[in-house]
Amino acid sequence: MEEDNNDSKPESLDFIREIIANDLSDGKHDSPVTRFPPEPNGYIHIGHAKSICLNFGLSNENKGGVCHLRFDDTNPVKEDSEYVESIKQDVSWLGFDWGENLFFASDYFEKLYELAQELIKEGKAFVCDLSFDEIADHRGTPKSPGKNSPYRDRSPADNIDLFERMRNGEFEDGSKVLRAKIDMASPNLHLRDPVLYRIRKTTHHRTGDKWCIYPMYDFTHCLSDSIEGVTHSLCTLEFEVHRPLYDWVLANLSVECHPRQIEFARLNLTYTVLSKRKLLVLVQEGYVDGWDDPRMPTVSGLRRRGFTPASIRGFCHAIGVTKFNSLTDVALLEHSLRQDLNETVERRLAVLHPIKVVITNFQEGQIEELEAVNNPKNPEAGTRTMPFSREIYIEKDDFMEDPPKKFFRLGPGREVRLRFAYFITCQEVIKNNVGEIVELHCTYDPETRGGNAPDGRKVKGTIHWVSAAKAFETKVRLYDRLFTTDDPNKEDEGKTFIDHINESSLEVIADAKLEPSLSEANPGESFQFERLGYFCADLKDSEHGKPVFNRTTTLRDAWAKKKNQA
RNA sequence: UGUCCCGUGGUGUAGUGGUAGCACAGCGCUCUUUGACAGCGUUAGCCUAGGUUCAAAUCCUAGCGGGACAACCA
Repeated sequence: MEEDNNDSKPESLDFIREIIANDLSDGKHDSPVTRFPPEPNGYIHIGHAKSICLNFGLSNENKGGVCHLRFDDTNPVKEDSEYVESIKQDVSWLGFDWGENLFFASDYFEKLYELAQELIKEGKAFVCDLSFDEIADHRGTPKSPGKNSPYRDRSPADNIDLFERMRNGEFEDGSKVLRAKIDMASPNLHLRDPVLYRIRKTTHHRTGDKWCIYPMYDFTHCLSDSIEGVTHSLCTLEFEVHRPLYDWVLANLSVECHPRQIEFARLNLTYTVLSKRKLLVLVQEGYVDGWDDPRMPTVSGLRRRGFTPASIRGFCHAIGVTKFNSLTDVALLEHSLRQDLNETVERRLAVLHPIKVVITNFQEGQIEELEAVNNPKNPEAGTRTMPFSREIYIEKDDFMEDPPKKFFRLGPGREVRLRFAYFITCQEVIKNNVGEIVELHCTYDPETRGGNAPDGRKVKGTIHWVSAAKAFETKVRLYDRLFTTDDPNKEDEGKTFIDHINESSLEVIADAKLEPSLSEANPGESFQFERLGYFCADLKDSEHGKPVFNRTTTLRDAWAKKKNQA
């Protein structure tokens, strides 16, 4: 009988962790070496975060494990060091540390060149003069075999010479490539004499003009993994068909380390797109204000929106790792966010859509300081004071002239509690000459200071408020999902993702009324505006003493649901 | 008319021949100085058909469905 019977059962491992655990217990490896291998050609997004959490998570949770950050920078026409900096920032913001293990595939170019020569000498690679179109033509189709290149049988000596002259810049872009000699009849297209090197007379962001030939992904990636001693090379499902080539390259070269490639499903999220191409369209065509627009699923966008690293890590843990295509409900991400913010963030009061309330029996010009709790989840967060005055703002939605029975807020003759303040009763509704409500006249009960009635009477509703005299006015942006459909990638009836863009994904409130302490918020600082949602002082547009707030997400709202049901 | 991968509640997942579990979402209730949080309850699932077995989500076969693959991209 085990004595640990009150232990909760061990958390089950996903299939990748299971493979690694087995490799460790079998003694195949002492500790795992993984890598996150972005191409520096764009900003990383929540889908990359899944991969980052997997790869770095694996190194963190195994003794002696390491995870490399390696840039797959083999295509100079698309890449830029601007992207390497942003990716480094994002990975470390997410909470991961690559230590000394920062690498670039471009650092291996010389070694890769030597290995290519080795392949040529073995008669396993050749220089091909076919044009781009001819190569495509010779490749065949998934259902029919390809044809051999007429240059396939060049001698190793000729190939060595030609390859060197390619390197020396003697040939024009596109005039020659180096190809592996495998099998033009293979059912796997990637094995039909794949291109290994192409000529690109383009300046590389790191190697400058030193090279004019650049290795392809399939040649570079496996060898970079091997050079770095990676044990498990984790990638997304679309690379599954590349695995035979990954293994072929390593098996046909004199390298001692042969990592195991394992594929998992990439993340898909409802109400957004996660392809670099589509994200780029959103940015370039001005649908958003840049890669870090708070509506973007990029790590920089999420950061500006107010997501926390912990919430993203928690989400990545919750979704798991599998091999089947899925579409994860963004509600899961939001849940992870609220869970984190609810525990950690201080509360404040803010009125977004104000209506003025005059407390007729409160002395004119008087300001009273009331104490408010900063975080009911965390007593150590302490309290603050809020100024209370004769004129205050409350939320438009918190008043109804003709309220239904289930409406707990303010209405003519009704009494509610002002959060941390007093009970007030609505005595009079003031309208302008077109019949719009402009002001409410209420009376307060001085006995209820702090929010409790000595006579024990209860009120059903508590609403938030801000002193009109002392309000801090600033810009608040309310963000909503970027697309109106849960799967904007689905191209039904000739529609593209652009046709599903949510026209009202951004509402700007120019002068919201916030409690005064909020004027001191630091950029990046998050708060819960009670009863409204979580808000974050914008990293870019905030000025000292005048932060601009972004709504990160709303609170769950049972009343809104009830209202919609009716 | 190819090859490969994959099918568990609405969604994301667990299960490794022996009671289908968790989370999110939904619904209902309780609590509440946030209609939040929290707590409780509840709806709902093994793609189909055969086979092996005392016993199948799990093993086998076939079908059906989804996905990937024909950049000198990664």
